[in-house]
Amino acid sequence: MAPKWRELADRLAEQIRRGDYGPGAQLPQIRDLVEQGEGSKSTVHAAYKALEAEGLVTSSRGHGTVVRHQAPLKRLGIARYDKAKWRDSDEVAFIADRVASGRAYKRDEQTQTVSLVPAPAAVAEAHGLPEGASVYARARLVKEGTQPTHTLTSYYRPEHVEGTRIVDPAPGPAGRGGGFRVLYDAGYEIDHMQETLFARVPTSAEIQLLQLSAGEWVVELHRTTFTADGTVVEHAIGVHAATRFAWTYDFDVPDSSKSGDKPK
Amino acid sequence: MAPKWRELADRLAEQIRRGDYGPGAQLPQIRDLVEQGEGSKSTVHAAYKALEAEGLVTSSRGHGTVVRHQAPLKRLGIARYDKAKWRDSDEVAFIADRVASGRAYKRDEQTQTVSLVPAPAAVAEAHGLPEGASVYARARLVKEGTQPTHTLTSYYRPEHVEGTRIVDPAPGPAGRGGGFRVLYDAGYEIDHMQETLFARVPTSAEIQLLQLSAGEWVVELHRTTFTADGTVVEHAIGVHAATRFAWTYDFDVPDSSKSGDKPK
DNA sequence: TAGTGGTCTAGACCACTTC
DNA sequence: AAGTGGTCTAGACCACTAA
Repeated sequence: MAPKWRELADRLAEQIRRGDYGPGAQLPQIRDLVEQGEGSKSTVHAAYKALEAEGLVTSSRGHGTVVRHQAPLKRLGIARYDKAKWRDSDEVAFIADRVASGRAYKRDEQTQTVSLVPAPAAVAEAHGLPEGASVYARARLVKEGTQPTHTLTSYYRPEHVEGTRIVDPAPGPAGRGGGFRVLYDAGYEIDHMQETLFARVPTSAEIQLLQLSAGEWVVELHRTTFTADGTVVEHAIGVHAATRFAWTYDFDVPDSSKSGDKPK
Repeated sequence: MAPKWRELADRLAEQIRRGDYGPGAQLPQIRDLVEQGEGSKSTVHAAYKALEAEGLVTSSRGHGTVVRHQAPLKRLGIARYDKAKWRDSDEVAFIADRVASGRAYKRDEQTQTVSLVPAPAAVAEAHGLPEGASVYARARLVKEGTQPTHTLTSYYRPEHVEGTRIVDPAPGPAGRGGGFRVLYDAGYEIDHMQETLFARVPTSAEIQLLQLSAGEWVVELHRTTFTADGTVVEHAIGVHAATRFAWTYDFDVPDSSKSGDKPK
């Protein structure tokens, strides 16, 4: 038999999904359910904690426990990197996403800091540098309105970006066209990419920064960007609240028996 | 100040990462820590539950709480679909993965059932069918040794697979070359794919089936497979234990200003 | 100040595994 | 039977929010 707290949680989850409690609605208070005989305070609290871990509600002291607004998944496809967007106009990828999904763009929804740091292991490997070599890190926290959705940190080799707008201390996105445009202007036109995704438990710093609810996971995205001759010009690491995104990739079925390797 | 259970959990997590408790080692018993003054049983239990949610340990009644073996992430790239593997030899994708990573292959590591079912919404949409239309579902549970790692269910239109080995009740993988080979023999050569990934909380059925520890998430993968003329011949939905996989995609930076749409 | 959720305790009892 | 983690209770007290 399922524990009492699990049964209560399931019953409430069912009511939420049925719409008895709509987004923003307040769930009964813990003490009320205790009075109604749902169990002791710890038991009811365990049920509420489970609902929070499942992403259905958020609890906060003083306020109460309310049903979360389930923002539809934001779908990220490779079209967000379209050269036409950042080379021929002044859009940058994250703005293009916003435009495509009909959301308003505000300049302050992205903050960034640029600094020279020792390369973390994954970055060093992607760039073919010894671990700890100096690289420029451009860290952004991307928000949608007031809600942070993901962090994105791009790592560049100093010789590629020194003297460009990327290392310029001016605030806001890296200027007209974003980071890819800056690299393009510096003679490094990006050509192909590799993205790797995996899910993991957030660090406590990430829970704060991305305002994650208890038990919510993150998806880490590693993007390596190459020029046509195979030079790595950027390695970016993004940390996304797992509930808010979906990633889509289109590709041809490979055929190694034909033409050996496909020209990249 | 962090709660007492959080501090205890962090301290133990630190010791696990340092190697004080190696994989398979047993953590102190709850009652022992209570005696040592780490708090009441509930408090220590909360700490252990947190460690379990973070994927560091597994607890079970009767046994105790032991440090999990952290299997390295299995990396899935699009090379697993290489035509040379399933068309020209008798490998199937999941075996190819195994071979590539040097693991032994055993025939019984995949079980499957085939049935005619009403199409779920996502499947119907991908196939361009009305919701609830009849489709063949080929459901597999893939294991590595005794450990299940993911489920994968392929949905086919009846007119594409009727009379083929796919709907044959014979057990095991869909015969020589797998499902793609069967489609190829039936005149449907697969050409390109679209994959979509997102993370979510598992259902209770998935927790049992995939032997997930408490709080562990899953990644759902949707794969739509097309022939060269754009016909959808398969829509597959996979549910993966989130901690055990990473996905990698290589692609060219799109350029919509050149040549309109790229020929698929 | 009143009302919310969060933490903690001490102890009873249950479920499962091993001997 | 003994030993493990898991559930549950009743109640005290704490942290935060709003009026």
